[in-house]
Amino acid sequence: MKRMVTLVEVAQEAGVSPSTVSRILSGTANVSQRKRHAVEEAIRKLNYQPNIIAKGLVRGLTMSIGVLTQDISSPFYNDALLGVQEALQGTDYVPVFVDGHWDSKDEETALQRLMGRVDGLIIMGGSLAEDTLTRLAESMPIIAIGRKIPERENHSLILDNYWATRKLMDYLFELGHTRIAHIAGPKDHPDAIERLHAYKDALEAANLDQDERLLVEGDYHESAGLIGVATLLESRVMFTAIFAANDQMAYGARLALYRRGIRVPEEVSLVGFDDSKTSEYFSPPLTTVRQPMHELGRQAAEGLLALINGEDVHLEAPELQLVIRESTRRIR
Amino acid sequence: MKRMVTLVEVAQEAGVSPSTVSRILSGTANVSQRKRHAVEEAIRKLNYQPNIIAKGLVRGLTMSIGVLTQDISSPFYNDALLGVQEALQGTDYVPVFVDGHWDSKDEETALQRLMGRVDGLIIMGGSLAEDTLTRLAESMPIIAIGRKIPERENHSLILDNYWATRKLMDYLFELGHTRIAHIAGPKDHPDAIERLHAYKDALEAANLDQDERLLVEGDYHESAGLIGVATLLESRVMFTAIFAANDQMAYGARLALYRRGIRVPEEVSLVGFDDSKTSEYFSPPLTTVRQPMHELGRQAAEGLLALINGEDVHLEAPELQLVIRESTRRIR
DNA sequence: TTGTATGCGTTATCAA
DNA sequence: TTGATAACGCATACAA
Repeated sequence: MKRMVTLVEVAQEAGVSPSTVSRILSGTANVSQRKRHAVEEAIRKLNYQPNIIAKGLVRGLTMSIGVLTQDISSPFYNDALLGVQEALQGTDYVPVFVDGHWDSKDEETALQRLMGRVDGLIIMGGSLAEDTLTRLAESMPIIAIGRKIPERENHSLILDNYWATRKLMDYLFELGHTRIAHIAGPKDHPDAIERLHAYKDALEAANLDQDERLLVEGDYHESAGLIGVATLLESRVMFTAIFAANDQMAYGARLALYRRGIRVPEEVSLVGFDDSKTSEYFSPPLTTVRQPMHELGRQAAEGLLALINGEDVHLEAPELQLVIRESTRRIR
Repeated sequence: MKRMVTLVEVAQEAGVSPSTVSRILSGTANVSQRKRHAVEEAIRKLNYQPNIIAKGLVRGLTMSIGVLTQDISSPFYNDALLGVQEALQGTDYVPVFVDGHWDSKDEETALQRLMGRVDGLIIMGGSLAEDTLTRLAESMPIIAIGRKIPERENHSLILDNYWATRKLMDYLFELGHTRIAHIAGPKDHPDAIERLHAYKDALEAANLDQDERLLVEGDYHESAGLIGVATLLESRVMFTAIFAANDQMAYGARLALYRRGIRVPEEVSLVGFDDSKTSEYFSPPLTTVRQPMHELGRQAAEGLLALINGEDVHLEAPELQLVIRESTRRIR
């Protein structure tokens, strides 16, 4: 580890005082041309790099923002991380990612490691207690994606899973499907609950009776889709469409159908939720609900930067879009 | 932003000197039981959190490591990031991710933002100039994945793309394929070049003539697979297998075949490279070469921590494994 | 065993 | 316009 050149050394080299160098660097005050040149020359000569840590100490800023994600390897959250990166591009801020694994305990310890070293926080999903969130929001700027921060609704980006699911169901009804199976997400996951509710309400609104055998529970992973279809098939219940609570489970469902020679969409229509990156290139391309995670990540990061700068922010989440592709088909 | 409690305040509360508190926190010296209790009590009461920034300034450590990735949203690199996270779990270190977008210019500016705020660096792939890498390695501990650091081979994790591709080709030969198309990766990408070389060498070793029409170039994205197959089909060249230089392009190729009603693997065998997470649940599950990115990420992070601690590290990359699934089939 | 004083690299305050 | 000087929060050499 080579020692870094300091501001004081630059000042000595240029024959000025440290404060002058600092002023030039931050552009806060007027400096004579002569000294400015001398300093710039010295900076170049010594290859001086300002020490961000020291700057942070005196200014009370760390120039980094924390991002609490649930699964850094999930293609879904990932897209949001990319959006965060993008928003930070060109600023002096860097993102620090920590992973909560959908476990409130893990989330807390992860946040613990972030305390004191970030100027703000982006919380993506998770199961952190509401009062923890409130307490956190009192100590630093926070933007949440997919969660409401109590008394700070303007700092949350919440997507309407319920209505998107209703739209999705309506689309299946339009195609003539009445026997629609649902592979639900985890019972304790807010989004999954909303999607399940909307599924049930949609059936009710369409005057279709709810066949319990059409409902299986999953955990949002591919394997759950695989198992879900197996369960469905074993129960010998009739269905013409499957609504998986997320794309990953739809992939698993697709594979189970493929293995049994059941064609999609000819024999069974399949829909997911999320519009993961690969869904567009799935075979067949998957009909799903697009969650604009990339955009959300960008908005969150931009909002957070504004918040850190003391500006007023008023976030508004975009609407969820139904993406119709080739995995669904009109029933005959 | 609530003001944080400082060590000095804890000292006042406990009626001791700041140094005593510091000693207790770091456990560097003996302190009497009475004072220790008083201090611990004060810490709890004031809910004191040490300021990592200040600690970093005086100790010359930042307690964070930088990770230069090429595409944070790619499922491939992502898996490595997860491994990094895992290795850092339980330590006081947090990872700071920056994105190079496969562009050496972007990589440099990304690294620029990391300078001075990380204690070490993990470089994943990329096209950074060799001497930049060397210079970097002189200023701080560095571990590279998929790149050689000049004169620091022990700090690199390099996978043998060439031999893995040869194994893959041999497997296709075994199945009776002789007309094997290749959708290559970007011409300037080292891994892609190796895979292409191995493809050509394998054909030569098997005494098969190289039909130029069987070779198309892609950019590692799904769309390239789609276009690649279209090109192949238009040229009316005969082939029984397609080797895509990565899984993403294999997905695109699969879709193109699906759209034309060409069955995989019945009519065409398809292989990829990477073993992305979704490949296992692809329809049909994709035969590919497994790159243990997760493991590599973990090893890199563990190695870097050791390096930072002044230990000697000698990294050795695991072998690439051929993963045979259902997208390949014996030719008749 | 404990406390005082100093320094880490920078910005900010105050005189000059 | 410039330069001392004092913070920022912590660790540590040194003195007691």
